[in-house]
Amino acid sequence: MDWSIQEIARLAGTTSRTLRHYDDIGLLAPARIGSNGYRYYDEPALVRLQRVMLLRELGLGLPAIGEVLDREESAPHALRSHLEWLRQEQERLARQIASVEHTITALEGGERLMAENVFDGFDHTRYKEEVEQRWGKDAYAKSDAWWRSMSAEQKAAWQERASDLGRDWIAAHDRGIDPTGDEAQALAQRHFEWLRGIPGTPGGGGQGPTKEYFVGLAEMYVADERFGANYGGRAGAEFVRDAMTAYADRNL
Amino acid sequence: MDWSIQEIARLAGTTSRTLRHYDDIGLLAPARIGSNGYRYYDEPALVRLQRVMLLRELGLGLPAIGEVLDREESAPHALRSHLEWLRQEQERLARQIASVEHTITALEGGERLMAENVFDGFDHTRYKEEVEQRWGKDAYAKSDAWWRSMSAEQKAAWQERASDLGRDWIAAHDRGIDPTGDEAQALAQRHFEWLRGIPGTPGGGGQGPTKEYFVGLAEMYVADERFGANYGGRAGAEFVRDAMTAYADRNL
DNA sequence: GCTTGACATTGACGCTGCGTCAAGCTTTAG
DNA sequence: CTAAAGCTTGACGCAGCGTCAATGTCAAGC
Repeated sequence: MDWSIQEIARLAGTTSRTLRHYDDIGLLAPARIGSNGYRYYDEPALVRLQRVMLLRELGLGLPAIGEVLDREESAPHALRSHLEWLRQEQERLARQIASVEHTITALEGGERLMAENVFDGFDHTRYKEEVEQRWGKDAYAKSDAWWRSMSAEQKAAWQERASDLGRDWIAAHDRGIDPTGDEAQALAQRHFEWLRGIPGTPGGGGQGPTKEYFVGLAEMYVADERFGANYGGRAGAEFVRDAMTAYADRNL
Repeated sequence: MDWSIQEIARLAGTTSRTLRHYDDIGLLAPARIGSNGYRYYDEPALVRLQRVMLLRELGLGLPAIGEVLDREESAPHALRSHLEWLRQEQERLARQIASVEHTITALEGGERLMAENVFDGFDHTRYKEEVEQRWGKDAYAKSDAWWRSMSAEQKAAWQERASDLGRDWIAAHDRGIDPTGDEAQALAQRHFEWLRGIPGTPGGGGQGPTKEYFVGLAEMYVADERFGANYGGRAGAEFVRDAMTAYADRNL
């Protein structure tokens, strides 16, 4: 009235390796074990195995299956939270699919896989639309022309200044100083000077960016993680924003 | 002009552990290694890292990313096949979600997680609808009543006959014999006799099932994997079907 | 009684992409 | 000079088995 491991595996549509695994982790023990060490399964074991297989097809993990089978009343609850997880996975996949499609069309349109210069002051490729929308086409065009006019060495020097600034912001944040204190305000001052070097920024080139632009940029560092990444992520960006906003209030 | 491992990790929004991993697998080597063993990265490395991160967000595997970056023209192709895989995953998830929802409502309707008796001749719970649709409500009701009228021992005996038959079919198929040959035909005969014992089958009870029913059942073994599982999966079910069909042609 | 072949056993590694200690050397800031 | 960071190379862990490897058992035929 009982079956060998191969037989029950075939009956349930699985493999003997899987059954040994289930035995190892305590999910499904054989009905008895012969003196030779062989595993033998009876019908209750088969029923349990069928249930395991069913729940596996639904995507449940083995520990979750074990709990469900040992206290059957928990099944709806377990399935519901599993359902939640499945839905989130599906959303994630949907977003990935959209991104991949977008990337493919971009590549076929002749674009590169990513901007060459990671430290573009404004990354003229990636942020083109945002810049145009917020500050006008003219501002973008000026800034772009200015950037293109530089030699590679000049660009490298500029980028180094940008990355130095980023590093110092991160370091300041890590030390836990007050964003409205002297040190942070000195950094905000450097940031202001740095921006002054960019034509096309509202107020740029001459006396430096306007207050509105300066504060708007600070907010963008927080709102857009692509910017924020240069300052150590969200918390770092918030620190930078606070310091810049305080600076603008006092000096612009 | 280059960064330590921590710095570049922060710039790219990842961790130093990940960078060491990428170095280990040859996906992204540091620009140079100091005499102290430290890894230092330069800007080309950063660009490559940014691209890696981008492709990772799209869900590509690391080996695929390596190929894409080393021969950039292959990017659209790689992305397209990746897209295909993403879509399949989404479909799979959709099916799982539907199944989980179905299972939850069934459980809340008071049903058990699965039929107790795995070897029900027709599994009166799982196949109710199919049986009613193909052979009429009357047939199902008769068969069901017959089954319920049996004692547990009688049921067990019946189930054993069913499982014996299944095992013999599987063994015959494994031996690779001809489904139209004598041995397989003898099995088909046994199968016929076995069905004769079930009231409610068209022609059942008396002289045995009709040809139409017998052949239809054989096809169902192939079409429905829940049946086919009793005969060793798809290939086994096809073998059974071939034997049963030949038997029906000759004898019914 | 022996051989053969099918089936059983217990390890143990492999796969994916890192997270997470651990032990020990280096650099940096005070 | 010392303490705090930061770096290095291992190595285990995770999820769920697939896949050898080395070896013991069982049923069947000669």
